[in-house]
Amino acid sequence: MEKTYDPKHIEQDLYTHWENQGYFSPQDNNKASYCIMIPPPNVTGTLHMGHAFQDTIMDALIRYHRMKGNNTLWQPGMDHAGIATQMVVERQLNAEGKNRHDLGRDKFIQRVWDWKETSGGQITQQLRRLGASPDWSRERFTMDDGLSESVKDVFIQLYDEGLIYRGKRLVNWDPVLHTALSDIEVIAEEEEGFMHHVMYPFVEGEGFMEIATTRPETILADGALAVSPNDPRYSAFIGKYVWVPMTERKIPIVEDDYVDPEFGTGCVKITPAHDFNDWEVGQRHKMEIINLFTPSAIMNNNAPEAYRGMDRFVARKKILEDLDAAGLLVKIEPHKLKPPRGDRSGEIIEPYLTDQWYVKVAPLAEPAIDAVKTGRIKFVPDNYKNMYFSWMNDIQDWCISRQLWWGHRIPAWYDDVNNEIYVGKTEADVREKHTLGNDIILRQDEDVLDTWFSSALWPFSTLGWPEKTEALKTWYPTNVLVTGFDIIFFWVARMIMFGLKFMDGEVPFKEVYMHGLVRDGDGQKMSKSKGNVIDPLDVIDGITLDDLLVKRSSNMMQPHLAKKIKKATQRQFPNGIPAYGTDALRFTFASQASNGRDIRFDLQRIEGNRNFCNKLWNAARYVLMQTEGKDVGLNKNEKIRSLADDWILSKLQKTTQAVSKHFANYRFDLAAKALYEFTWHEYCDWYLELSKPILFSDQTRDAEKRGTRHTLVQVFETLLRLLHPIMPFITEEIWQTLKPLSGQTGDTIMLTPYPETETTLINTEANQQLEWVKTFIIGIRKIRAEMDIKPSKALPILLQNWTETDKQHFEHHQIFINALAKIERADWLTEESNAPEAATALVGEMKVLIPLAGLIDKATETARLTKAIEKIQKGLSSLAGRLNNPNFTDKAPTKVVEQVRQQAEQQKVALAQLEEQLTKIKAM
RNA sequence: AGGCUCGUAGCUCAGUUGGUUAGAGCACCACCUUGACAUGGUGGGGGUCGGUGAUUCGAAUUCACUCGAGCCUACCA
Repeated sequence: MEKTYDPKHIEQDLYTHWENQGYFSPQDNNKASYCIMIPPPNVTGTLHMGHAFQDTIMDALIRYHRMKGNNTLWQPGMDHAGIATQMVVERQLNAEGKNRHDLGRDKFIQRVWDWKETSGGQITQQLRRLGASPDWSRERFTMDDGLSESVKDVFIQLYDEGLIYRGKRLVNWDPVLHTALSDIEVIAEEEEGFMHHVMYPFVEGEGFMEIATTRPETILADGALAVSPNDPRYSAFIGKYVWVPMTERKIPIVEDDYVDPEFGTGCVKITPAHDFNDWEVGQRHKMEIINLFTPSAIMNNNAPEAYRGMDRFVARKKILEDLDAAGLLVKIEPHKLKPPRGDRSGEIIEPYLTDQWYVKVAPLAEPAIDAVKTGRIKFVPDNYKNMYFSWMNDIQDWCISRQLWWGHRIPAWYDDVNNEIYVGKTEADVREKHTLGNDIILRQDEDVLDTWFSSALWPFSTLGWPEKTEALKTWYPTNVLVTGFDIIFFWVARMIMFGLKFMDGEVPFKEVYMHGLVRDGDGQKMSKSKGNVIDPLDVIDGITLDDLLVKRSSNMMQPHLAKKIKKATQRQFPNGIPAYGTDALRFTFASQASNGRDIRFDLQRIEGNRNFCNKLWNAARYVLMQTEGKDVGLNKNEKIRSLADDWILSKLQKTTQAVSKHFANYRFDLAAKALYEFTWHEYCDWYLELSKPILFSDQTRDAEKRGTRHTLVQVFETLLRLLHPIMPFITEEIWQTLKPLSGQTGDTIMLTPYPETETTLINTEANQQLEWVKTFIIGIRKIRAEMDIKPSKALPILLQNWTETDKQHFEHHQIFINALAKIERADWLTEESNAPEAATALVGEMKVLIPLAGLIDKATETARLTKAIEKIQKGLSSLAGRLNNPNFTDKAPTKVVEQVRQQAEQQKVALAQLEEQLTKIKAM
């Protein structure tokens, strides 16, 4: 093995080997199954920190259960990302001076498929770099044949049951992408804008009604003015008419509860075709509905001639000028508003009147709510269910049609002559089903379905539904969904609804683990436009500052931010990012994954965990050096275990127990912590050091050496298996080297059983004794450090106030103490004998004395003792305070009182010892 | 407006059903190239747990109020 750990040299080859060997496929159909569906990443997507975090968690769970012996499937795949993918290919066409209409639908779709084959799905390659172990042989794509069939089946069934319908109503319309969007694809964030106050003249008599609006251009399509029914200012005007400014139209003044008399002027213009609320009001009052816009949000022929052909924002300017000129513009005030923007295009969305397909969700939502209420689906952390309920209880119908070409085309045909809609798998099916002769011309709906419609089927469509496949039987319902809370409505809720509907009331997953967001070092959300994203591969492979700057400033959506981004990057990564390797990154993610909290990306934490890898690596080197070519006790030769052996075996069991518990609770942070603590502070800091005197000394017997070598290897090999789900590469690499010494015979650590706790090895006695040894050693080390005594200097020690047990412990374990505390010799003082001037350490009630002669400064020891005494006194006074309080002794459980009493006793003795020593030293 | 989360050492975070003197990693200080590891070893300094109040023998932990940060949902004419 190399002297230092270098992830670059090991990771990629191991991964290729694993994949080629088919280790990622389910192993044994007779075992209990375990299944996770990957949230299908977007086919246009590339790996970001959020994926890396999420995939680390899923892979850890998968590897853990695979090693536990479950018949484990991690189902990979991607979704076709309708809008995003179409945009990518359209951009390419634009660059060639063409658009999709030049190609026509079929050729365009072919072009998208070509793009998908050559450039799509980069992310699956990147996933491999993370060590992810899904069954690639089962990879699915939402647009592949099988999944497309499922989509049709679902659509047809829902239509037949009346749960899918076609309707003309307002939708969120993206005037740039020319498609409808569902509510959750629209983002409303606060922006600076204006409130315009406009007067509408009365048709009869003098005077005006004043309204306030943020969208003056829609005045042209007003259907009424509305006031609150109980507003005394306006009650006299209800039923009267006003002129719509800049038009020849008269509209009534109506009363409606929708109006808040406190807001603005208390009088609202109602524009049914261009506002969702106004639409409702319009329906109630049967108003004229005027649509002003073309699909590109350009004024159409319904607008007065002066405005026709103008973009909506140009028209706004123009109408404001005209209103002003007509003396109808009262004032314009700055106003904060939240314009709805499309999450893909970033354009302001228009409420727009079109024909669309909808899913009637209320009937589907009911059982979906119930599944969570009754605990058949559990959210982790639990509180996310509130979010789920609040949305599900007030769910809106889902607009599923999209005016795109890339996607699942809606399986509906129109007979324009008879104005009929037929839904079926193919045109032929439809004709047969409805006995339509060839003389009837059918036209298929031009639109495609929302990508999330197919994603909602993911947990069962990937397993072969609607066929009743073996895979479905084996892995549905899946065990856990690992995802971010941001798609709880987009995806999680819809999978639950469709799963219950189409899988005979069976939930798609039993648990939903919600992880937090990965933020940058300043706690900012990472986003491409902010230029603060980090490519996980750059953390794995490293990147120079210059390259990082180039990467972050190319392809920017807002070039004016370039300077700011450059500065922030230079501040956060003055030296770029060193190559930390996948295992360090994964371990860091795991150690941050607590209770769904957001995590901050912190290079120093990754560095610490890279060092942890190095520690593990070097421990392996030590183990190898001590065992390679030697008798490691795999034969029948006698083995004697030392105290250290018993102790580390016991600690190992505790660690195994803890890790299992934490995996079960999705507390990867605690699992990682337990493993770190054991590896570094128990195995390396103590056990390896304690093994040295046994292995290096000529005083110890072969059987003892053999016992220690055996423990050394066995514990380490077990540790590797414990760590493997989190750090797959380094553990496999070392494991392969260690395999012959450990007696393991498997081909790979990833298919070797996960360690189980062996309760018989939990050894309280050994633990207590080793604690005694540690206290002894630490006591002497402290004196050395504080007295500036070189570690190389062997010390004579004196023992005072000891018990027979102390003496026995010392005699049995002297070999450890000698080696780790470097003792020259030890003298056991009787009660009568006088000790010389010495520095003191306590082991229980026993005093360990190091004579000062020539080594130690009296003043330093005095100060040291004083400090120790003060510390104990402080603790003691708090303990005594409680014991002297009758309320405490009467009311607290006796167990606690007893504990405190004992504690106080011990402290008193220790205090007495130290005080005695202090008096002595002072007197000398 | 309603709901949720968070506020613990300089930084990033743990803290299980309230119970010893509140922990870890990183950073910091001192010493040490000791035969796995300087990506290391040994020892050390550092916080009273956002604030106020309440419950309790006992509160970082429960409750109320409050300040600050963030998120979600709804409304914003």
